[in-house]
Parts: sequence; C-alpha cells; structure tokens
Amino acid sequence: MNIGETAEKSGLPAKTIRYYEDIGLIAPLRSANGYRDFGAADLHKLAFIARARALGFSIEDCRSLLALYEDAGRASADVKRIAQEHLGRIEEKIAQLQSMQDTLSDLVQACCGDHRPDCPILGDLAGALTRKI
Amino acid sequence: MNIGETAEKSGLPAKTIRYYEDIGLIAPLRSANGYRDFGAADLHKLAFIARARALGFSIEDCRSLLALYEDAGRASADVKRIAQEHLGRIEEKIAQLQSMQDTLSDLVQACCGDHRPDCPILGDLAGALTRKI
DNA sequence: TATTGACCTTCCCACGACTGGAAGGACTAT
DNA sequence: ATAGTCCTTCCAGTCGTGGGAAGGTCAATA
Repeated sequence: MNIGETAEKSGLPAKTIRYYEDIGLIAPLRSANGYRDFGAADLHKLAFIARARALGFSIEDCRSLLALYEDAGRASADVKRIAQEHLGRIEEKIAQLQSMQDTLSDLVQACCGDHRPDCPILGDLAGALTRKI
Repeated sequence: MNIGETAEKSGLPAKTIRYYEDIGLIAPLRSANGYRDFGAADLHKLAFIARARALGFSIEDCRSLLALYEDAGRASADVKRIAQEHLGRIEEKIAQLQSMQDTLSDLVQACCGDHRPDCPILGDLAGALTRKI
C-alpha cells in the first residue's frame, strides 16, 4: 500500500506519516522503486497513534503507549499512569483557560462596544502595572 | 532603566523583552554604551502586553490592542471584537479539552491499573481503525 | 591599577508537531 | 511521446520563547 492510500485510510496527512517514520514511530517497508510500502500492521499503528493524538497525548506518550501495546507482558498500571498524568495536564489546562474565560467574559460584558473610546478591557490591561499584574 | 530592572518590574524575562523589540512591539531608546534604555512608557507597554498574554491573547492581538490603546479616537467596539473572538477561541479550546477529559477519565476509571496486561485504554486506542476513529 | 563579577550586546540553535514548497524520479493513460 | 499524478528527499517556516556562546561595559574591590 502506498502512502497516499495509507493516508486516506488512517486519516493522517502523508506528510505526517513521513514525519512519524522520521522519528521512528513506524518503519514501513520499501518497494523496489523506493516507495514506502505499508502493511496492515503499519496502518493499525497509525490509527492507534491518530486516536491517541486526538485524545491529546504527546508524541512521546504515543511512543510509550505503542510500546506497551506491543508488549504482551505489560502491566496495565503503566498505561494507566501515562493516561492519568496526561489527564492531570488536561485538567490543569482547562482550569487555566476557564480562569481566562471568566475574566474575559466579565470584561467583554462590561464593554459597551460602541463608537466611543472608553473601554474596561483596555482599562484592565493598562492597569496591569499599577496592580503589579 | 536597563533591561534587567525592566524585566523585574514588568515580570517579563529579558529574553522576551528583546524579542518584543525584535518584532516591533516596543522601541526603547539606546544609551551611549548601546544598552537599551527603557522609560516609563515602555514599562507601561510591557505590563500591558504581559497582562494581555496572561489572558491568552496572541502577540498579534496584543499588537492590535496596544494600537487601539494608544489611539485616543478608537471605538470600544474594535476592542470588544478582538476580545470576543479570542473568547470564542478559548471556549472552543475548553470544549475540545473537556471532550478529551471526558473520554480519558472514563478510560482511566475503567482500567484497573495492576500487574495484568488487560487494559481498556489500549483497547480504545487499538480499536481506532475498526471504529474508523 | 588590575581584576573580578555582574550586567549588557548580538547571534544562532532548540523546542513540538507538523506544514509548505522545491526539485526531481516513477508510474499510468492516452 | 507526453501529460498528469504519484512518489521521493531536503530545506525552511510556524509560535513564543529559552539556552547558551562570544564578547563588550560597568561598579566595586584588592
């Protein structure tokens, strides 16, 4: 299977698949003409990675998860730990964003948004120094 | 005021301040010895930017907001629009992360995390192709 | 006066995870 | 033979810094 077909079936851009080979996540065979030749196992791996990426796992997490997936003697605790750490980072990020959202939605509400220059949003930003941020 | 003092007062690393000069956000004077010489207005701008960055605005948003801040004839509608667009992106990002969080916390809960290899987390990732992701 | 040590300068490289594009070879259909 | 599509490699760019090298400047001390 050439890279084009593989890209279509895995849902990943061909560029991304080449990149994954570069960094050693996958290792497709090569045809006589130099083209990459993907097998079912490669496609499976790519779909695995795509799903993990969609859940926000980093490439290095993906590498670890793939290794665990292929290790029949793994302990599920190792997988769970990676997922829990990732979940923690996600929760942290959500909290950060919600804090921004809270402040911003207050400011946006307070701004009448007309032709006049007075604006509590700019007021907040400009007051940063006085408030020591 | 040298860059070190400015960094301390603005809460921004000196590296970051130099970068902001590079991309034209600020334009401090230079002393005879070649050192940057920051005035009160520069410090004010930097604090403004730091606050905007803390609220998640992109550098380009910061550039626009600074320009509006310095334009006495601005319309608050222009500021509000930038803030609202940014707020929209934040809400989108939060929704994405929450969707990941939902899935991941379910999976983590379902994984008993012991010495055995069976793991619903890996099961989910591996099933990506079958489910067409 | 000489010499530390702290500060400043510019420059280039690295990060994460791709993405775009150029230059050129391979294959298929007309 | 030619056109068009696919494939290859390689290089550069993204965003907002952070790290570090090589070298100039300044204030304080021996």
